[in-house]
Amino acid sequence: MHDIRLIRDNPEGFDAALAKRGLAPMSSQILAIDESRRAKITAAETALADRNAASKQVGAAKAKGDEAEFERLRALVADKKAEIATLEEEAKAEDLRLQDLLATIPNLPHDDVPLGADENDNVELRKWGTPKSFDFKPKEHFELAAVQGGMDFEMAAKLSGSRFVVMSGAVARVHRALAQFMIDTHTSENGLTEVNTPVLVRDDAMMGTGQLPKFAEDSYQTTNGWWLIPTSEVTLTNLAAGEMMDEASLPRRYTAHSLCFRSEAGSAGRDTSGMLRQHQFEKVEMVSVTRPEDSLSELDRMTKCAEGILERLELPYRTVVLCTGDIGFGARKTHDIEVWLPGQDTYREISSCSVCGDFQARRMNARFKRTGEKKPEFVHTLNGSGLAVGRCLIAVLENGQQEDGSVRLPEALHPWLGGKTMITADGVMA
RNA sequence: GGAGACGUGGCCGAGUGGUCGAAGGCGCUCCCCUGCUAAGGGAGUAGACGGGUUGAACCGUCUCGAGGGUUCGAAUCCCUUCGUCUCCGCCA
Repeated sequence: MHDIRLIRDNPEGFDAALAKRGLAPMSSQILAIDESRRAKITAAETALADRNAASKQVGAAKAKGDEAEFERLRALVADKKAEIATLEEEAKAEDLRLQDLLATIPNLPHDDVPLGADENDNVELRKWGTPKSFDFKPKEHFELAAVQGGMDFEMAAKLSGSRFVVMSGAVARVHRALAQFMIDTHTSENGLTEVNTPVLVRDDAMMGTGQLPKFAEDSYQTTNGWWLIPTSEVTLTNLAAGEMMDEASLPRRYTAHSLCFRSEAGSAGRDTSGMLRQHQFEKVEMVSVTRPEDSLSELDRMTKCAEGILERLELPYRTVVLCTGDIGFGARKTHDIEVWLPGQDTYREISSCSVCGDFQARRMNARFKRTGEKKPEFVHTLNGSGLAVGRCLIAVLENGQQEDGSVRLPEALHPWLGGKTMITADGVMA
């Protein structure tokens, strides 16, 4: 949600920022509505002020026993009333028009975000690790001997359809260990607070983080109106909704391991093999709530937290800044972390960390007061994956694969595997 | 699913037709006093929107969950709705 006053103050800047995202200018349309809205408000308020003044005199006239004056004022008030009703209605309608329009406009990119049209214009920030060279042609995760029994897509199709998986045995165990490892690392080393939230939420929550009203088709909804969260960014960020926070309580840093649900509308035919893109998956999410001046440095901190997980798992990755044409609806700046997948011979997204500025905070009315100050200000919010568990499993399997089809598991993970170090070609933990 | 209660400012909590944007307390800010195992005294302290200045003052409007109604006038009465809690039922 945008601050209408900023648009009023600098419509050219607003349009220029939209243009960076490849969008047509909107300020003149917005300001036209805003102007008519304000005119209606002023008219309605003037009428109200008149009525209030007359209304006050009514009491006085009555007290004085001046019946004629009493009746005159009464009629006047009744008159005003009708006038007010229409004016207020018009004002409200204009306001609603404005809100509805603003709610569909994406956030403006931060100044240092590289210009670009699509993902091809993203800029690499850094690379970590060297993709291992194999003496054989590395396989994709679902082709590995070690995985054959433990990742059953046909069984899942029987239960649920495509884009689901049934994991069992060693694969399920490693998947679970990864999630535990991530959460434990974030809480004990990165200073994040573990939270466990609902996965079913109301409209308001989805509106607050920006999934609604524009992207309803990307998520699932229950028959009684709840939404299945596409990410726990929704619940973690909305913890701040409607809150008035003390400056001293910022930054707030949360992490959660949750199920996520996405309809994957529009991605038909993409990544249909394996468990890279599922309707239901697990993710460890990070969310920060900060003062405005701290949010950009917090993005770097958050990105490092995610990268740290990959480094400890010895998985090569690269970090890119998304260009203006590729950043998401609510983001001002986004770092994507892409992990090396030898089976695909490429880097694939495993984390996305974004700073949203006050965009979400404004939508959900999340504010704080500076110590000694009276004016509330909107907080800034950030979210990032730390990491997508299923994709991380894929990366661990593909990067650790041996020629015989077994998989060596990263040392950092061993404590979460009861000391086991590999999955044999027979699919057994050893 | 059935029955009932409740929804007030950063928080707690009074307030049942006008003098209420709202007592009191907590918290916070500033000032004073006093000093020793920290306390006492005083003052201030809601938000949004519009106008106006243009990072002010000031003026107006609205807001006591939300929306509507009654009334000259509503936090206070009525209706609708959302939410929370309690008890019962059902289930993990």
